[in-house]
Amino acid sequence: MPAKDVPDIVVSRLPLYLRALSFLAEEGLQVISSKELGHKLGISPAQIRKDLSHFGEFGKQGTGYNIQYLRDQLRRILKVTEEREVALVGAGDLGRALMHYGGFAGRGFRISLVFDNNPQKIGQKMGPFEILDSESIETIVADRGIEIAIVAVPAEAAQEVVDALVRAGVKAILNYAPITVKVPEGVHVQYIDPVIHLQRMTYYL
Amino acid sequence: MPAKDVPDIVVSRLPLYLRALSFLAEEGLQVISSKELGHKLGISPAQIRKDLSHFGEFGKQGTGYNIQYLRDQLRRILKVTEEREVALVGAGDLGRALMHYGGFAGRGFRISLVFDNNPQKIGQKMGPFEILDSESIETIVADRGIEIAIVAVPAEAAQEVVDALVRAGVKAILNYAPITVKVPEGVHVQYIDPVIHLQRMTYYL
DNA sequence: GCGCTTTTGTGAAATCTTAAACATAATATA
DNA sequence: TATATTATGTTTAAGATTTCACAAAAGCGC
Ligand SMILES: NC(=O)c1ccc[n+]([C@@H]2O[C@H](COP(=O)([O-])OP(=O)(O)OC[C@H]3O[C@@H](n4cnc5c(N)ncnc54)[C@H](O)[C@@H]3O)[C@@H](O)[C@H]2O)c1
Ligand SMILES: NC(=O)c1ccc[n+]([C@@H]2O[C@H](COP(=O)([O-])OP(=O)(O)OC[C@H]3O[C@@H](n4cnc5c(N)ncnc54)[C@H](O)[C@@H]3O)[C@@H](O)[C@H]2O)c1
Repeated sequence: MPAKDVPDIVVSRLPLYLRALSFLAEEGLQVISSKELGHKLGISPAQIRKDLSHFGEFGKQGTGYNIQYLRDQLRRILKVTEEREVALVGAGDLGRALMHYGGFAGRGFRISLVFDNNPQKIGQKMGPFEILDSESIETIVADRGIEIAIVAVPAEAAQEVVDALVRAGVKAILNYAPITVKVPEGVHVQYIDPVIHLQRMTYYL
Repeated sequence: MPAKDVPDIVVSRLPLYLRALSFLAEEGLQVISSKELGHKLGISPAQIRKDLSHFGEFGKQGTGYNIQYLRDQLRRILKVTEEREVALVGAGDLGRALMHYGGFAGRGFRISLVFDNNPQKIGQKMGPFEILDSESIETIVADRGIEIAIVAVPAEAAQEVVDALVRAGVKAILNYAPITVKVPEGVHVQYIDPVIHLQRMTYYL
């Protein structure tokens, strides 16, 4: 393991680079310069080079970066070379959209368990998933050794669900509920709230 | 209008403050200090005070901030005192979840138009919405004077949809498609891609 | 092979952001 | 009323991040 003490803001851009490179690879391109990539992403070329330099030397002077090679390196750095199992909690509208979403496969993730606490939903099939009782999060998620979860329950239930996931050993949580949750050291939480993004933009209107 | 040249990173935190204050107001609380609010959000008290100081003096020494008052001020600053109309493009799984989502009301937004390009969907009712032909984005969105849009179409279609929205006069776009789009100066774009968030966390696993 | 062009990787400089510190004011206490 | 406590708003310092600038390397044309 190289790369010690890389700023989180650098890490946060790597998935964007990876996404763009995968797209370019599918288009059949071989090579790209930091200038071109930066142009596509709205990021300065110097920033891209500096970010990558935290992890090694991946480019070739005068040419740029080999797209497939850099993509593979980023996958390795981000630890998404294999598909990781993800537990989803909340089989509502958003949960259903996430279950059907084809965009996880190939990018390192696979929803493999779905939980809800609604007795009418528990036991039902939703797509390829049987909805499990959220009471059993602690045992089942721990048994399977799952480290990643997506929370799509109402705000009121989010903290208790997160607590259960943490007890089950989950280390990374993507929370769609519009509330900040408390987790112990070492557990990572990311938030998605469309209203936050919209409000950030209305400021400028 | 006071508040000139506020850093965007400051603006990006205001919706978080607003969300927390609305939650606290609903719980019936009257007053909160920057220390308590910071604790709830995982943000330093000094940061909160500094951020707010860009826009005026909202607190009282020895006491803290009146929750309702500060919430109202933030709503004013973020320009979400009234509900703004939002156009949604893409009536797929995610689009349906967004249409049904109750979390826009009360936070400044209301989806009022839904577009798709699938002939089987156009004309159908989905909840309270009739799905409109995305060919008509330019005329209808412009006529209604809508400035905000949510894009929930496949990546391949995102740029063309965005282009149509921009021609219709839209100034703020929330893009769920996993691709960076090009927009002219003065048009704001925010992105939501759950995989980006997940990959950012797997780095630390 | 030899200039010419392109582009990387990287220190140094510039800019931006956060944190610390404190004077000031409001409140509570006695 | 005096004193202690609390918490803001702001200035100053520290820290983090981005940009700049350039030597070094690689490819290209001839
Ligand atoms: N629908 C959207 O487009 C959207 C967008 C952004 C954010 N969100 C947020 O995502 C979350 C889910 O949204 P939704 O629209 O799917 O809501 P929903 O009401 O359709 O679904 C919520 C699901 O969570 C389940 N649930 C409730 N408490 C639970 C518990 N303790 N354990 C397990 N399951 C529990 C419910 O039974 C229900 O099936 C909400 O917090 C919402 O604010 C939704
Ligand atoms: N479903 C999710 O949970 C999820 C999560 C994250 C991101 N996304 C992204 O959001 C987008 C939508 O996802 P989805 O799961 O709803 O996909 P979907 O295939 O279910 O829906 C896409 C919809 O867009 C419509 N469409 C296609 N081209 C169009 C055009 N040019 N104009 C108007 N409408 C058009 C299609 O007819 C379809 O109804 C995709 O880019 C996807 O990657 C989805």
